[in-house]
Amino acid sequence: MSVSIKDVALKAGVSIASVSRVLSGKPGVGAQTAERIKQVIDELGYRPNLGARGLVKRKTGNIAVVVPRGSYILNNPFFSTILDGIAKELDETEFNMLMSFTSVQQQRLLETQAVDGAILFSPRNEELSMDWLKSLAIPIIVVGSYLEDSPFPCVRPDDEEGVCQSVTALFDKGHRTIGLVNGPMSSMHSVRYYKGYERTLKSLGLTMNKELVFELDEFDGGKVVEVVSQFLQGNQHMTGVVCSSDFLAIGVMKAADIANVSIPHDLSVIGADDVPIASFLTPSLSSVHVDLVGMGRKAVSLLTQLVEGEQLEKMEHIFPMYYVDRGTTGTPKKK
Amino acid sequence: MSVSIKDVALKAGVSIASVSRVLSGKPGVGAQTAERIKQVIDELGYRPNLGARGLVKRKTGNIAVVVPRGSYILNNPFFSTILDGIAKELDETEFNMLMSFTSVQQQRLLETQAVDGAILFSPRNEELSMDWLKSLAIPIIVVGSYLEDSPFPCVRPDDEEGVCQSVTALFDKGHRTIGLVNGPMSSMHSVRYYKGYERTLKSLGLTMNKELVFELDEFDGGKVVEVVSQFLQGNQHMTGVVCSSDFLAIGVMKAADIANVSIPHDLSVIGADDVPIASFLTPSLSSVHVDLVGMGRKAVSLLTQLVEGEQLEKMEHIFPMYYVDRGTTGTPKKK
DNA sequence: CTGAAAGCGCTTACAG
DNA sequence: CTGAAAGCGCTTACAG
Repeated sequence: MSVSIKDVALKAGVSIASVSRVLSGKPGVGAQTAERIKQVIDELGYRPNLGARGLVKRKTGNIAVVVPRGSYILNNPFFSTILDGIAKELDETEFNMLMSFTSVQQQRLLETQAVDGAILFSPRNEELSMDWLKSLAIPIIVVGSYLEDSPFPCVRPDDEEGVCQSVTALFDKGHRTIGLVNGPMSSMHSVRYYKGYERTLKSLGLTMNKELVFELDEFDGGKVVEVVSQFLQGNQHMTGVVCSSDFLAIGVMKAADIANVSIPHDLSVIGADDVPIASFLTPSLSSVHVDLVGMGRKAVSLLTQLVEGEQLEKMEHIFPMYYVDRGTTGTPKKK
Repeated sequence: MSVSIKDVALKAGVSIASVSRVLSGKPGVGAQTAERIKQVIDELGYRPNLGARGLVKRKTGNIAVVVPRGSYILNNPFFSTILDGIAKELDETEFNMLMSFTSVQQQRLLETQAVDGAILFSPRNEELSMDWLKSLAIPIIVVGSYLEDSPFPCVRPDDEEGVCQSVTALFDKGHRTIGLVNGPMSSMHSVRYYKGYERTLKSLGLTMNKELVFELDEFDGGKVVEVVSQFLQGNQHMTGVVCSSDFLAIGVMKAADIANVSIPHDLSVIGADDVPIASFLTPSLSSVHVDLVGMGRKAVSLLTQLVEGEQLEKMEHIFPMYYVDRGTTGTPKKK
């Protein structure tokens, strides 16, 4: 029973065309009539029905943020911080945001012409069918990671530089036996982290020991605690470890506690992405910082450009990372 | 350029009415025709335009999840865990979900007939105008907290019972000087926590000391570290503290570290809501558990009932809380 | 069982 | 400057 454009036209004694014109600020309405119409709009508290408008303009005014593996990702601050940026930037636009956290929702959302464009959050290779995505025929931006061989622009951290700085920071403190706690190789983020780790070790003249590389299924989760604590109980030589997410680093801290290994005295730990909670922990977590909020903002602004038919100059928008020294890193204990 | 119902009708040699009927599973179409239509739908990969359907059915098929103070709340696991439940339950429905994290988005979302109903996430009193909410004329469910004097059903934890269990747990371990780190009184959650704290102390024969009650602006944030660490540096008698969120408890852990107060040796700490990260911390955080995922699910199922015109039997859906003993609580040190 | 028609709330050429 | 009309993609009485 909400008031429609007809009600406004009736009360103002004009046609709905004129009402529509003042609504969209189009010319072709006399100053006085426009004034009267505006008044009636206020009086009646009229609000345009976006669905109806969308139908004729063939634009919904909505964008989608799709998060595959929602239940894994939701509790990861890497996600919520980027989402914070997305939300902030959204205020600068006219778009509403639809979100999906499961494949069921994803499909419903993307296949029903409910959105003008989509932001894919850290998708993994082969998780989403490239053909399906292309068949959607809407602009798509990937944020937080990128998809192999994909035609979609992405916004992501400079992972390789990040891990390079982590490893180097440990090296500079005197560490020579440095491990890597990584996510799954289906994520390009992990792939890059691995590559960067390998490359940096080599360039520092250290040899890589596969035994010190841990590959977990997820960037969060409790599995890391089990795996790493078990390892630490039998190991005496690894003095530092770099992780491909802060969440994994928190797991390593827990693992160290269980294995009775003290941080940073016996083991130095560095996370990645520097989520807000990192500096809040005890001890506070050393990490490689990246502007996650800025990444979220960037993703939205790129997507709106695309939706408005503009061309993008760059396909990759890479955000710099820099090491932040906090409480979980120190000089290795002499043995 | 996507395929419409017309294209299907044309290719199948029937009217759009028949196509529409098979689409919605309505009777009145011959078995053979229906079969043919279904085939064409598949061939063409036709998907109904939800916006158009919504226009005539006067139902959008969307619900809103509105999160005031988004940037504060986004990084709070209390939120993301409930959202996880919301997302899970959404799979059982036909609804898409729109989210808003700022007042700008909120207004745009709720005033433009874009949704059939809304879930308000932990709103504070006077943050949202009750008149405005009522004028929206859509079903509304409040989750995570509740609004004073509001006509909206709510889904929330049994806060008073939670804090009662926290205080009692400390008491049973021998603590007699127990503080409270609380959120702002504009949140009913804090109000209830305060009340429950006061009541429990009294019933245990302890006297309340206002000096030990800390009221913060937010349930997360770094302010708590500053305030509590300062206090701890001058205080020698408080041996335990209950917090109205796990996030605040993490802040207290940090504060204790700064003040050189050891947990749980010198100070026992209990959080609230038992978010996933609680058990993951070092030491793991004692808390009062509540089924946050279940709360999210419940909110969705109640909202869909309302949207479908059903009546709700209860206005308050209160989830039980129970104490979980972990690493941050112990016997007070003798002095 | 089947289709022509009206209508949901808008926008936008097209006339005047 | 202004309005009547067509149309966006659907659903649903209403006839037949």
